[in-house]
Amino acid sequence: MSTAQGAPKGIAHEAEQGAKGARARARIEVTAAIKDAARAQLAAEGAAKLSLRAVARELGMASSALYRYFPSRDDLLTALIIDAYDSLGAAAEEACAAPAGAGPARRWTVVCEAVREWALAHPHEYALIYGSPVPGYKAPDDTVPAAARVGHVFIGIMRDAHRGRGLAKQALPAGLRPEARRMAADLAPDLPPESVAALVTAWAELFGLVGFEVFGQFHRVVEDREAFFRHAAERLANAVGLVFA
Amino acid sequence: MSTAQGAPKGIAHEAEQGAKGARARARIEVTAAIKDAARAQLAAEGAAKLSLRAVARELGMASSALYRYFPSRDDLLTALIIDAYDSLGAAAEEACAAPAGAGPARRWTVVCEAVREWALAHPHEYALIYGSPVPGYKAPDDTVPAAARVGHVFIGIMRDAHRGRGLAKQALPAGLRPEARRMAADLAPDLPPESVAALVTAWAELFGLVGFEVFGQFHRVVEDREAFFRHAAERLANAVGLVFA
DNA sequence: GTCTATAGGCGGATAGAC
DNA sequence: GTCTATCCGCCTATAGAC
Repeated sequence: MSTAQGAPKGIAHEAEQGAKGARARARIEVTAAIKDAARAQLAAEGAAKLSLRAVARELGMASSALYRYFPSRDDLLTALIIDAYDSLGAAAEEACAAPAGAGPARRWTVVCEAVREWALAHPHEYALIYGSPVPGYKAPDDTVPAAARVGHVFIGIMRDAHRGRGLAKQALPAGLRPEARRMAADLAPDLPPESVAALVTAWAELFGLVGFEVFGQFHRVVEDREAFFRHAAERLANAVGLVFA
Repeated sequence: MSTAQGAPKGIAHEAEQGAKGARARARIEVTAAIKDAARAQLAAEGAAKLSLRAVARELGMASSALYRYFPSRDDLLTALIIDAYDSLGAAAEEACAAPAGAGPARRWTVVCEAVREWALAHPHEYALIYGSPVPGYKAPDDTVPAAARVGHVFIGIMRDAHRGRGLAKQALPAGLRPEARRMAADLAPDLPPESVAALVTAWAELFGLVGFEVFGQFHRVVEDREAFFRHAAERLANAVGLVFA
């Protein structure tokens, strides 16, 4: 970069472009290192105590240097949240695509198991996105698309089943019909409202099962957790109207 | 108290008893005030940042004085956790006893709704007991009996239904049968293992529904949350084999 | 972009006076 | 039981040199 400084404008420009590219690469690498260290801190201290200073310490940097990458603690937190949602979303999408010839019911349980496995492998990131809200932190709208990815996978499965006439009809009390219609209009206009209501219910229930396991509520209650979860996931598939071949 | 010090043994004993009584009362009151202030702090800052100093500040006491009531920050946290479990447990027990002539299925939904209402009324205490674990905090065994109260209410409902022959039989894959037998032996030896397995599943799912609502995951997804939850609770009742009259 | 230095806070826990 | 004083640590964020 010192070579570019004294050079004539045209050459300086080209050199700057090159330098910018290198700088951009370095920036991406440092940003990744910061996030990695932050994730380690997340595991050790929790999101509420995530501190730029501790991250800087671990990286051997001055704490003030981090402010060039993340303007505030909350921005770092937001980046971690988006990464976590994306990581889980990608895991779900991969699991959904994996069983090539499988029908919707089978795909459903495979995705459920992928969600569980991701959560068990990344408990602190799971806590970050599905655990208690971080006090004083308000998630910006940037997180919404990443957060929606898992849900879209399940909607896609339901859609496949519906198109293949493999989606059982659901009963719905009259009082819930307006709400179900509203949800369907927002989430999946091509699906029957009763199925969308059942899907949203199962979605929350799935994360109840996963959360209880990850957060330790099954301690001394459920031992063979894998078998237990598999059965629960199958029951959820039935609950949303998916039928096993 | 100084009067008791110089007095002969018999009288001293009586005076001490009286003084002890007054002191004990004062101690209970101060302890309650500390816990109240701590709960307020829980709401403002979260469990991870619960600090004896801040509590002392709010109470106008020296921070060191609190150590006479709670030997450490974690002991205060434990007291709050036990109180929260007890509060929820009591709410569930009351709800279960309330509908005098009602059958098990109706009781089930009433208790589910009581759990939801308690959680919505005490979101930070809910987060304390069913949210992300507090990093670095290990709950002592003292919390176990309080934590079990809600579950016992549901077990009681299932037992009533079973005795009244109002509990539908459950299917269970062979792979889960040993685990179901183990759970039944631990939790409710008088119930069919398949029903116990279904109950544990529904228990986790119930808290998934409640947690999603309390923690804001239903934001812009579910609007009429009361109707939505009521229907979900009824489906859970059916899922554990309870049938509406 | 990174550093040092700084401002202006916060925390848990203990010692020793009263 | 409550206080003051203290030890030693932590934090966010900014200013200004290089």
